Amino acid sequence: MENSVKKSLIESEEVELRRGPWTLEEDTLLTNYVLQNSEGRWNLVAKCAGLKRTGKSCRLRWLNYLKPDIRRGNLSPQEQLLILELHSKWGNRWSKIAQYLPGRTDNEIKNYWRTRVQKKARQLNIESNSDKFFGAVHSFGVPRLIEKMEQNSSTTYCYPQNNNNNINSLLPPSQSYDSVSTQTYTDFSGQNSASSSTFMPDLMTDPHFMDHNTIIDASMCYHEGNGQELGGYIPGVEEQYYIGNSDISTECHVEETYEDVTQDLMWNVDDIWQFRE
DNA sequence: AAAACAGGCAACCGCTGGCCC
DNA sequence: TGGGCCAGCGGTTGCCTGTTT
Repeated sequence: MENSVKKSLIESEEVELRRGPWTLEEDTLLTNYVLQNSEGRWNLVAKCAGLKRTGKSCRLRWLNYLKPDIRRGNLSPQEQLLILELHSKWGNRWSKIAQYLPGRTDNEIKNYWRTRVQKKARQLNIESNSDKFFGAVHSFGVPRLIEKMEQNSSTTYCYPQNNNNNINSLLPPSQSYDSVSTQTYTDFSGQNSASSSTFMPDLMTDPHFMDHNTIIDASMCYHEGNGQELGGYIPGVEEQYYIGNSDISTECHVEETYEDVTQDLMWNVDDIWQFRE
């Protein structure tokens, strides 16, 4: 085929492609198709579902919005803590961070970081990736979040200890217990006192955080009255976080509990004036 | 009441790496 | 081995909505 003819054909196809916000009809088409068939081969999905969208666009819409287990609404204090911690470890590896927050998308976490966290950094004239900012996060952001967690829930915070029940179900989707280091970690004690708990082991050992002499006293996880675990942390070869109990994709108490948490859960600028230049 | 502004978020863009031929 | 295709990722853009003036 002559190049000019081929080009015009490609262009005419491109002209037909829709862009911009998705309509309800498009959402329905995509959802029905993916549920009846499967994900993957997104260009094929776009064609077969009768959508005038690129495969890329379909994939993004599905993963960030239509997928049944997507959770919406404000991030809970636990989730925010987890993001702060994981970002300090991995930087802008949004998809990797998202693996540890079931139902949250990399896009959502990225947006959270850019709009909330970086805003705080800007207000303070601190580089959001600097040690100084880590210090501010550790000394004020984290305790404030923990305070919020305690205020906004009648549940009990705890620290995991020597309990590897259901580990496989608590790991990120691609992980299994087999891949986790056998390094000892502490049990879920099930005790009803937040003050008896300890927070996030590697926060305590991470030089970024330990530089600032603050002892953190809470946990990523909490118990309801029956001692049901909903989130926690497993140090490993590569530290593993886990959130949820038997089925993280269908049950998430974190969101239910913190749905009405106020917008800004981090900290006041006034709290951390000493971190200014 | 309306214009201007700011923040939040959905969607797009460009790049990279893996797979297949 | 190299080229094409595709999925996935992180960065960026632009629209929508709420707030301020």
